[in-house]
Amino acid sequence: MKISTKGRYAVRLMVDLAQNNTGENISLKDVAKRQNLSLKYLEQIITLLTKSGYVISTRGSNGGYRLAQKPEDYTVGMILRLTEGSLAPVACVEGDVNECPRKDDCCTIFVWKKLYKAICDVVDNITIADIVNMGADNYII
Amino acid sequence: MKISTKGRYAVRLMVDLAQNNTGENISLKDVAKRQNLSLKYLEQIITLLTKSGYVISTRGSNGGYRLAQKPEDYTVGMILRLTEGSLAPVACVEGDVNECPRKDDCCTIFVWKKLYKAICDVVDNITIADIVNMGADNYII
DNA sequence: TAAATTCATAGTAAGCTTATATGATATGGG
DNA sequence: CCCATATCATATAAGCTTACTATGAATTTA
Repeated sequence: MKISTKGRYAVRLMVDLAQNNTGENISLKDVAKRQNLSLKYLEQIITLLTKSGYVISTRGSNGGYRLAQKPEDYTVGMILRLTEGSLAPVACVEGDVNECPRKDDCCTIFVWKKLYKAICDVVDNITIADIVNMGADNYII
Repeated sequence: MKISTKGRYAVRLMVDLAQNNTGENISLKDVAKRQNLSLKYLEQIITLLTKSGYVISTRGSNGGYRLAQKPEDYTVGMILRLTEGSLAPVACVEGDVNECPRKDDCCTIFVWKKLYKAICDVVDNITIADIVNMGADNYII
């Protein structure tokens, strides 16, 4: 039940792009420096974000990345699903794709469905803008 | 963000012991047959449950297992924590053990804390008794 | 003593995680 | 045209986790 570094770094990456947006391209090198993360690893992660259109890339000198839309248009859930895959805690509750043959007499499936819903309720209701606007010290859980 | 088979099987195991309780020992062989799971794998899993006192074991012929307490005394959370380890989605939110040096200027930590709380709210409020009482077909999410 | 059971430990194939390494490709500025 | 600076594309790899299987010892009842 862990979120991998890939998913966490992807969120930090998006937040960094939002925080440092000046309208110009932001180089991944700068992001890596600010976030203290491996550039090469971030390159792999941002590939996912660009290919799905969340981030716009510009090659060459003075190239870099920018968010395609506003920070409030991206939820944490969108980013995690892209990098982590499905957020379903067990395969048998993610739609009809991985239906379990025991589904009809499985009495535990409702537990996993409830858990899945709780997870989605959190990650689908926090946006990158929410994270940016959240001061470092003044949040209350 | 997946719950492993170990955790899921442990829950099914506990539910099976609750459902088939007659006051006598229940052999793991029977559980494995009913649940269609590997006996040897279940042996490893139930070791965790016996060592922490959730299940009482009796060796020898006519030996087997019984729940130490009533089904309503065991939450899904208790069982999952035992088998899966911490349910924290990231290490830095599980108490003070794995504190992150970036903690004070990390703006994403509140996301993981909120997620952690949502997960706990679900698993700590469903007991084995709830699962047993939940008919196979008549639950509503 | 034999059968049935739990208990203990070791092994293992496959896949995932978390990167690092190498180099190709594209762009702007001098 | 050349060079520095970027992104883009693959390959590699150590270490860990998952999901078991295997072997056999210890215990208890009939």
